[in-house]
Amino acid sequence: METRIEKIKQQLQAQGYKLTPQREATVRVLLENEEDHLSAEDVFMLVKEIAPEIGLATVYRTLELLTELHVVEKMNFGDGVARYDLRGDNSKHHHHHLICVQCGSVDEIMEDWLLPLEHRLEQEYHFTVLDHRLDFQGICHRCNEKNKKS
Amino acid sequence: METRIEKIKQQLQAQGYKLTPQREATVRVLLENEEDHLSAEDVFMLVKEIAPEIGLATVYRTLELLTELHVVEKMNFGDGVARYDLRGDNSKHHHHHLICVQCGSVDEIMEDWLLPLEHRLEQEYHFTVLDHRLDFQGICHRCNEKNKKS
DNA sequence: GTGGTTGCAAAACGTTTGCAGAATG
DNA sequence: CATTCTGCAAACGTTTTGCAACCAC
Repeated sequence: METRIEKIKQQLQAQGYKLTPQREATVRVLLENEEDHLSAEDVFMLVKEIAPEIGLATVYRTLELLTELHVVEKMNFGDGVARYDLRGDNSKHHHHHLICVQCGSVDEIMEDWLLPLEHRLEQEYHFTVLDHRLDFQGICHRCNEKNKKS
Repeated sequence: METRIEKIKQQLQAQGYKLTPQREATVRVLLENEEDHLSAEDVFMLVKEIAPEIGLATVYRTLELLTELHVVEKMNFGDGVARYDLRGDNSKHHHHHLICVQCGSVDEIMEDWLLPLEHRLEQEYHFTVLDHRLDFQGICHRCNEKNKKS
């Protein structure tokens, strides 16, 4: 945990940026909620518990900065808010989401199932794949269970 | 073309809605630009050429209505605007996009490559798939060609 | 002291809504 | 004639920006 913050600090400094207390607090919130997909407002409210004087604009600016550095990933599930996720250590982050249309939960699958498809894209469509994104909408296992009972 | 409008008219009327001139103009714009992924503002500007007195709110309301009827599909590429696509006649529309990070173009692949994956999801994760979405970010064949020359 | 950084407030953005009037069947 | 539908303007929620003050090296 501390080592990950240290690493992010180095990434910032390598580009001439500083790890200010506000930025550190923001990163800590992201680390502590790595499983979730927090909106900027979510992050803001959580950061406020650590650093009550922080402004919403700073959170936005920090999240934007971290996105540029590929420390977090900005994503969009179609409700009007951007959501932010800490990226793993592997340079390429594969984000496969299971979005439940019943309870709204978003689970992640970590496997990468798309490599053979990316090969076909390169060969048949001459498209150079840099990243991808795969979302499934449906009913999650929890709701499936719940529905069975009723 | 006319038959597709006729069909949409029937779908509207089946739910008690009317195909007003404004709605028809909006549908025509979508039909004429079936290849593109137009934003509401794009549609608005194009509709204005046919029906100059139309208001932006009407375009939004029409697009929302058509989305409810599954005549168009609303989607989101992460820039802050919703984009709208006419749906094909097949009930399930599979939207695989090749998004070029260099020129911003969005191409579509029509094939459905994900059926085996959906099977695994059902069996290993007990997730019932209703729909999915697959986007690739990368360099399109046109830009690849262009880059080769320079 | 120079340059990045902050909080605040105001502005901008895409989108939605309230309303009175017009059009439709 | 009841209902749906429209255009306009205002409101909305999220995000961005301008700015003066602030802090770190």
